Amino acid sequence: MAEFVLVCIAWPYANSDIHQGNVTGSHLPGDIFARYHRLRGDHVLMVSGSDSHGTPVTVKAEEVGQSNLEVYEHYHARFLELFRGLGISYDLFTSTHTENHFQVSQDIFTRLLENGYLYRKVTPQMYSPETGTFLPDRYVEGTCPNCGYTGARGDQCDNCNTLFESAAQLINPRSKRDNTSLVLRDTEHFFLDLPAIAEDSLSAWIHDDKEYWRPQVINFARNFIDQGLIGRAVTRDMDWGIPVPVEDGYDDKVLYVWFEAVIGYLSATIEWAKNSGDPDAWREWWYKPAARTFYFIGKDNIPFHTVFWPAQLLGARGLYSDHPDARLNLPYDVPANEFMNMEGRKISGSRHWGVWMLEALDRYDPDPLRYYLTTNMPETRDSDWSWSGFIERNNNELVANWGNLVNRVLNMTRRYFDGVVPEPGDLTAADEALLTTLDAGFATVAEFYDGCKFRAAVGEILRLSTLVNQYLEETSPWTTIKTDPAAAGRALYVALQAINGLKVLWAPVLPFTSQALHEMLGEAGTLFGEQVVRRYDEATHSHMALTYDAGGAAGRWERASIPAGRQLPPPRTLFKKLEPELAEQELAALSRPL
RNA sequence: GGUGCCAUAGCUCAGUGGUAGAGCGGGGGACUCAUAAGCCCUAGGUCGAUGGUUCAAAUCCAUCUGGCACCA
Repeated sequence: MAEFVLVCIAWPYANSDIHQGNVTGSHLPGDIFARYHRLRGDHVLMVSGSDSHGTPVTVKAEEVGQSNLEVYEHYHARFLELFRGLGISYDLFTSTHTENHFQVSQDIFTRLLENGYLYRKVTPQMYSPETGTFLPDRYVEGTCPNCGYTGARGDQCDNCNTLFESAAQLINPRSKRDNTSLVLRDTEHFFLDLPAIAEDSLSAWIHDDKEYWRPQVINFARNFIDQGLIGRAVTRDMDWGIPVPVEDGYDDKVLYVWFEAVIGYLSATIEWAKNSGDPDAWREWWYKPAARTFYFIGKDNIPFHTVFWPAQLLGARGLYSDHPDARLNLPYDVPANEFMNMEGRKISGSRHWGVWMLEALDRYDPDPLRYYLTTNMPETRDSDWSWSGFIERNNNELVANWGNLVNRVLNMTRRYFDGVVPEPGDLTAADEALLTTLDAGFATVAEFYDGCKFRAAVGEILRLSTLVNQYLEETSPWTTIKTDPAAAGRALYVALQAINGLKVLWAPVLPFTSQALHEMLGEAGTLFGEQVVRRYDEATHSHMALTYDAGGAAGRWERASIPAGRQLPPPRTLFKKLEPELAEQELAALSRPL
């Protein structure tokens, strides 16, 4: 029975390029999960987009002397290019800078207001009399009250590492922009009444059965909520962002980014439905209780996806519905990943310490990158990327075990049988046993994929691949071809069936080479659909988005039979061995100052 | 300061009460279809430290050390 699966992936800030930590943390696990469910025939929707309104975007814009819009469009375009190159198969990768997202965000705001979960409150904020604007804390500089350092930032002193609750704690605060001095001034904002939502529904939900959640995630969320929540501002003084949909006095304010960015999961689904020609289709994922929604994020995002976003969804009950109490689906699971380091050090954009994936695609094929990032995924604890590790795993596992298996089977078929799938005759018990084991592997591997245990899935597939290598040693077609050609043909026939099954098991992790093998085995159609960049024009906005055209997808979560007598096309190798020296070259390039 | 997660073979990790595991790397062997890959055999660990519960602890509890994160 096909189920509805919504794959939500953290929205990257459109202010810098994406590195391997972002990919292994959220985009890649989400993609593997989505591809697996597509092969199962489930109704998968995988969405994300560029977060265009964050302070990081405005900071970057000032840094490079461009408009916020230009910065967002620059990085957004590069995201689309990366995801297509790496095969991150979004049904829709859009942006928060769309009319649709503005509307949905404002509607959620309004619904929360109607349901009584928003209240107004006046608080003092840093204000520049010079420019007549309020400043976010990270634009504030001043003297540290703790150590006297004069260059302390609004959120933290870089000299003594003291963290500030508010930039108001700084002595002689001034603007980082123009160095003018700042004063505190009262400003009114809307606050989300988290204590009320917790009492009404959130608290009960987080204590529901969640034993399948990763322990660090559920423990964190329960602890966070049980500790007692406080109201949180959902608007702020800024001009770059989504207008606040009220009549009075909010012209210079916008919705806070933390509040609107997560709404993207819903708005992107709605946008996808509109684009697909069935504007109500999004309801299948958001209002049918049987639908499951998954959120692939990094651990820094856990509170937003296990506490605040569920609170928004609970608080906005009745949204776009005839029933005022209709409840939007809450996260079924939030399989948050820990962090990936590189060569033992924290990945850092400002220090150029990381692998920028778009550049990496110039030098390496996508599947080996995906393979290493999957086997090293920080599922339970921080993991480490090392260039030597990348090369070793590529050469010793991907090439040696799987790539070589494919190569030797196809090569023998070509050499001994002119590339025609041999007639098997009657299969032996050993033949049947191998294929039975492989078929059973579909259930085992499915359990790992479905449970977001992607490293375990890879381990199991490699083990099955090894079984086929062992089978070849036992049957030794290179020997029997001289003494018992029928036996050699039978062994190759079985091995061909086996790699055709393994191809499907690998496909979520290695979509490009699985597709290549699909073709080398003479199979028709493509395993997956096609990734297409499209332009969407709204009345006041237009944006580029990455989409997924599932039309031609023929992949099935099963081992199809390759018929005897089929002429196979000439084989090619799936993977290249990498020279160990590459690791030193990559490291040298890293340490070179930019 | 508080809370949580983590610490197991050279490396990456699995293992939540019943005789310490896998892959890679290391050593040896037979083979040769294959990207000098694959296959077989093998060495290697007082399971971070200390104490406790138990007939029995990598596993449960306490304390400590180190790493990461969040909160304050």
